Amino acid sequence: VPELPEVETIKKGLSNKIVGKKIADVDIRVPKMFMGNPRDICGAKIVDAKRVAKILEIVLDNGYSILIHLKLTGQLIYGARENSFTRIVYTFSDKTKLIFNDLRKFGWHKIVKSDEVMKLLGPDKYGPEPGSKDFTVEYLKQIFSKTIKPIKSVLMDQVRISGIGNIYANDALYLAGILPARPAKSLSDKEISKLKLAIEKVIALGLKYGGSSENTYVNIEGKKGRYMEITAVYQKKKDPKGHDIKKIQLGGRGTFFCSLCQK
DNA sequence: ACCTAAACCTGGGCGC
DNA sequence: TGCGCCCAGGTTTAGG
Repeated sequence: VPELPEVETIKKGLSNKIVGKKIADVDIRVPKMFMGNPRDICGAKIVDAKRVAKILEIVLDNGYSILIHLKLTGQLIYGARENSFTRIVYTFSDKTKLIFNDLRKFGWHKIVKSDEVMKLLGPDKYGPEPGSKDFTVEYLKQIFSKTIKPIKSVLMDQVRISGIGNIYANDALYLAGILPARPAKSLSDKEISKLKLAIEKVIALGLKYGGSSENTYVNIEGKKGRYMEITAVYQKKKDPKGHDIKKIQLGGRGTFFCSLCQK
């Protein structure tokens, strides 16, 4: 599933492949997945590719931006052949194409005015992301102390912290030795420091390995990431030490942990 | 105001 | 072999 490392990998791919190109046509196969008037972007040139949390922003030279959320099964592939899951196709003036595939049709594209993006995706909607200057131990202490929700749910709450989904939340908690169901309030200062480092480590590893493709994620060239080759617990039966991994439901999501390594 | 559950979708895997 | 049920999880919305 696309989380910070996966979406960031695609953002880099967009920067390399489509910045500088002019949009000639947009073919929308599933209308509900595309919000806005395609005429507002046809003829415009792409000047930048950005990312806020798990959302991509393609900045155009006419004052508009295209926001894209991949949700669970979205794929953005440049120069690929279409398949039965192709939902939206961008054709550029040089006849090359950017294909959006999405098996489950949860993803969306939305045309917005570029100067309204900060309002839509501002800090009040998306908290600091791992690696940013505001992602500090002090900040984590502050948000954790206010809730008894399971720590895993807090890590995945985009309002408090942005970019973390199920894969990296499970792995970070394993590395930090903290049980996913622990009330956020119950974490000691030492555990919070350890968890911060663990989060930054798994996100960095995700980026290094080009994301996780346990499901449908692929990069801009249609190639899979390799993070799941090194994932600690997510969708595993055994942890790196050979211990059995338990699976429970937390906040309606599959949650993986080792009861020996995590307290 | 708070939290939980359901909804959005579809293919793959599993059980019978 | 085949049918049908259940599961996967980011985010929003509805309900309690």
